[in-house]
Amino acid sequence: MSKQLLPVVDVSAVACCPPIAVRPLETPQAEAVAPMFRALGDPVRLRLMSMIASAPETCVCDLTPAFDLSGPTISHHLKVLREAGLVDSERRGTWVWYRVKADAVRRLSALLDIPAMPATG
Amino acid sequence: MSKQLLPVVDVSAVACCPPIAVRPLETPQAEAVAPMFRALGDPVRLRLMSMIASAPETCVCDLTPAFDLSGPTISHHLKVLREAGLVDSERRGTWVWYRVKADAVRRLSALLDIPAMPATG
DNA sequence: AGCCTGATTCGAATGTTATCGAGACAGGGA
DNA sequence: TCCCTGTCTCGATAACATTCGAATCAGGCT
Repeated sequence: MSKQLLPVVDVSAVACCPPIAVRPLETPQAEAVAPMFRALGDPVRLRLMSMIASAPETCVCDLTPAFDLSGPTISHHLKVLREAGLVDSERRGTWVWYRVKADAVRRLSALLDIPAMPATG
Repeated sequence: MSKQLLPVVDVSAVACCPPIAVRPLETPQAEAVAPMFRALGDPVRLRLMSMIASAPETCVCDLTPAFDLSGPTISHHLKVLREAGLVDSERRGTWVWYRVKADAVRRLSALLDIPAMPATG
């Protein structure tokens, strides 16, 4: 619960490009980043993402029953998150475990940074 | 170019809910937020958003020629951003001006905050 | 009024996404 | 080995998105 004063913005988080409010995103960067936002742009995936990010690791077997959807559908959404580079998966024995790729998420967060005061005050 | 040390996370930015990594997002919140991410999930809209956010105000007449797309198509994408609550528009005389809704964008950024150290260190 | 330019809405064509059931694959245990 | 459970892939379908040209609306000028 203690406040973290340390690295509020870490360097790797902005490796891609400055926040969108700093200067217009170039087309190639926009094309690289958009799939990540698109992946988060579905309520089911956003909840999956949040469940995965809220724990060090999450088993698919814990994700699926949280939704009123078929197994294949959850699997599909997880694949979209994986292909967007937002999560990693690893099979260990019977179960498959998902982990959030924190750096990728931080990069998105940094991209949305907006200065408290707009340019002209 | 000077570093901003001031309000890194402001309260209103998390009015909706804690960051997705803190605890699993509930369905209603996920459904409220997902359309915003979806709106950002297209390269054209991401660039539009970035152009709008990079200046206090931007005229549609400056946005359209930056793309290899028809006027109606740009207009459609702007509508998606508007309906997602990410930008505001105002007609002043002949032209229509777009402004970013900074609070909404900050809320998204805050939602993606991930602690530097995962729970278990 | 009549016209011109800028922006949006409308309708249609094409492409992409969400979802499912059926089937395949992986690993553990009888 | 055979089966059982968990997860993923495949193929189909229905819903939604992107894009355009044509038409419409809003304001300024002549």
